[in-house]
Amino acid sequence: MTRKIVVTSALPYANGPIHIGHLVEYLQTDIWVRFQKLCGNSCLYFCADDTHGTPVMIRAKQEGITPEQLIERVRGEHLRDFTGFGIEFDNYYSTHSPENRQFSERIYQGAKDRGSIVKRGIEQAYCEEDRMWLPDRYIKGTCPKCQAPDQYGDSCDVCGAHYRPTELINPYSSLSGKTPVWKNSTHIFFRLSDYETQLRNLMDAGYVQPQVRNKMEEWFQAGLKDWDISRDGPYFGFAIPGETDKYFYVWLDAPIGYMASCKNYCDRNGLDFERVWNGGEYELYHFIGKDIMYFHALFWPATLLAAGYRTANKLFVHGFLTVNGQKMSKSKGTFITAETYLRHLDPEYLRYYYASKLAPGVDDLDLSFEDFVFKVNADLVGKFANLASRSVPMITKKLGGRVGRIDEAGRRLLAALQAAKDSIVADYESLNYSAAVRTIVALADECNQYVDNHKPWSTIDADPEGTRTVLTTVVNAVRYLTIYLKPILPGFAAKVETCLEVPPLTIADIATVFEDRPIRPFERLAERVDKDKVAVMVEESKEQSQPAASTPAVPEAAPVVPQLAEPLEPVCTIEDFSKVDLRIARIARAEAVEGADKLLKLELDLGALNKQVFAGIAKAYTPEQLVGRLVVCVANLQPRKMRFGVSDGMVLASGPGGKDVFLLAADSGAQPGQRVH
RNA sequence: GGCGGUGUAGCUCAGUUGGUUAGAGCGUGGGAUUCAUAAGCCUAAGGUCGGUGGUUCAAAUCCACCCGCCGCCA
Repeated sequence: MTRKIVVTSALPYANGPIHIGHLVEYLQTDIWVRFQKLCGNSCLYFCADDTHGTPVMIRAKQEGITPEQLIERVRGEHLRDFTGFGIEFDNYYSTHSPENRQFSERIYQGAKDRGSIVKRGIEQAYCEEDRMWLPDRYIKGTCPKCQAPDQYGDSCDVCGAHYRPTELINPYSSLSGKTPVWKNSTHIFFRLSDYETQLRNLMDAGYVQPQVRNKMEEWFQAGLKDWDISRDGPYFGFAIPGETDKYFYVWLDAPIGYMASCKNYCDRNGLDFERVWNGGEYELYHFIGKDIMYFHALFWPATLLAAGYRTANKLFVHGFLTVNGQKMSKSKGTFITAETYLRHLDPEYLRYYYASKLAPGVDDLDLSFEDFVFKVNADLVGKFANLASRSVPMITKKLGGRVGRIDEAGRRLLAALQAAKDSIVADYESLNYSAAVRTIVALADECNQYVDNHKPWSTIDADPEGTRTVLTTVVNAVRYLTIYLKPILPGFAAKVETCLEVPPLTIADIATVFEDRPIRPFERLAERVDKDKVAVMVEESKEQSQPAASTPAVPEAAPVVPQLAEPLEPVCTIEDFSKVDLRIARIARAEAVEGADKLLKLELDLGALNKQVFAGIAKAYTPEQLVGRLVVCVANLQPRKMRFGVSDGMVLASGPGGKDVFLLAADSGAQPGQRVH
C-alpha cells in the first residue's frame, strides 16, 4: 500500500552558513525521503529558512542592509549549499512569508480562545544608546559570585554560577558597550501546563525515542512553566495582533514555518493544505537535533493542539557532529562549511560516510578524517565501484556490449541479494542506516568473492559464453546493490542507470532480473578520495575563519570594558610552554608559491639544520624583503603536508592577517639555532 | 551544581529478554593472484567490554558509587 508522508528538517537560522554539522540532519532526512520515494511512497520534504529575531536584525544592521535583504541573500546561499549535497526539498521556503504570518496569528488566536494566553510584567534590560531591549545573551558583566569579568547575562563560564542579568556587576551591552537600564514591560505568555495531559499522551503514543522520552519525563517532573512568546520592538518578526509594538518571539513562528512551507507548496501544486496537513491521510515526521528537543517536544505540539491542528506522528532526534572526536573548531579548521567542502570533495563521500554511521539514537556522530578516507576508499570505491569496474568493461570491450542469461550459480548469489531486501528496508525505515550499510557492504563482499571464484578474466577467451553468464550475474548484482544504495548515493545510482539504459530504479526492481540486453560503455562510478585534499580543505577552513574572528562586532562602538579582539587562552604552565621549541632562524631563501597568493616558501637556516616552511605572509612581505632576516620559528611543530609541499615549522608574527602581518625579529647578536626561552 | 545520554580491539562501530572460547569493517602482518580505481581473494595477530564494589550458578549486559566525554537547565 502506498503511504503518503510529509517530512521536515529543522529550519536553519538565517545568519550563518550551512556547515558539515547541519548536514548530518539534512542528509539523514534526505536519505529517508529518497528511501520512501524508492519504495514508491508519496513523500513531501519541506524546509525553510528561520529568519526572525534579534541576531538577524543586528547582523543586517552591521552589514548596512535591511533584514529582508539579508534573509533573502542567506536563503539563496543555504539553498545553493543544500542542492550541492543532493538534498532535494519539495519546497524550501521562508518564515518571513504571508503564510507564516497567517498561521502564527491563527495559532495565537487559538491559544487565546482556549484561555492559554496570559500577560504579566517582567523586568528587562534596555539599551538607550541603541534604543532596543537586550536579550540576556547580549548583556555582559562581572559575575556576582566569582567576580570574573565579561560573563554572559545568564551564567558564568568561569565558575558556572547561574543568576539573573540584573545581578551582574557593571553590566554592559555587548553591542554598544553602554550600561543598560532596567525597565518593566508587559510580556505575553503561553501557558504550557494547560497541555500537560495531552503532551504526556503524545509521549505514550511513541512521539519520541526512548532516550528523549527520559528527558521529557524529567521536564514534566520539574513542572511545565509558562513560555514567554512576545518580544518588544524593535524586533524583526511578526507584530502580535491587538498589541502595540509587540512581536512574536522567533521560536513561536519558526516551527510554524513547516506549515507555511507546506501551504505554499500545496497552493502552487493544486493540493488542499487542510487535507495534507490536517486530514490524517498523510503521516508527518520532524527531523531535529537534540538541542531543540524542548521546542519540538513541548512548545510546538502544545501550540498546535491549542489551535486544533494535528501534531506529528514522530519526532526523529539526532545527536551532534564532532570532528576527530571534538567539537567543531574554527582554529583547528574543523568548522567546515558546506561551500568549502564542495570546493574540494565529492558530496557523495559525505553522504556515504554519514549514512555508514547514522543510527536511530541520539548519540553524537564523529567525523574522523582518517576514518572518512579509509571508509570511502575501502567500501565505496574498493567494493562497490570496483565491482562494476572489474566486470562491466569486459562485457562492453570483449563481449559485444550485451548481457546474456544467468545460470544456477548466479541465481544463488542474486537470491542472497534479493533476500536481504526486507532487512535493509526495515533498517532504512527505522533510521538505522549504519545497519543497512553494513548489510549492503557484506553483500558486496559476497559479490567480489563470486568474481574471484569464477575468474572471468581467465575464461573469457576460451569460454566467452560461460563468461558472459558470469558477468551477467555480476551486472545484476551491481544493479541490486545500486538500488539498495540509491537513497544514500543518488549520483552513483544515476551513473549505473545510464550505463544499463534503464529508467530510474526502484525497490520493485529487486524482484526482476536484467537479461539479454545491450549495455552502454562504463563510466567510473566514484573516484578515490585523496587525503591531501582533505588536508587542504581543513587548511582553508582555518584561513577563512581568521578575518571573521578578528573583525569586531561593531567597529565604531568603543566598549567601556577593555576587551582583546582575540581573547586570552586558558592558563598555560611553564611545562606547557617548554613544549614549544622556539628558535632563532635566518631566512636563507624566500620565494613566491605558484597558485597560492597568500603563501611564501621559506628556507630557514637554524645553524646546524635547514627547514622548509610555508608562511601565509605573502600579502605583507615580498621575498626580497625577507632574505637574510632573523626571525623566530616554532622548530618542533608537527610537519604539515600542504598542496605545495611539506611545511616543517612556522614563523612567528602578529596581526589579523592579509596585509597586516608583522614578523617577530631578534636583536642583533642572536644566532640562528639559538633557543628562545 | 541538578538532570539526561554515553564509554566494547590502533580507528569507527555491532552486540537481541544476563548464557559456551565477546563480533564486524577499516588499518597492520603473512600468503596466493592480477580482471579491476595500488582495487579484489585467503589468512593471522589485536580487547580485564571506563573503574571499583554488589546481585547471580552465570554480567559487556542488572544494581550502587566513582571517573571521562556530549548535552539540557526553557
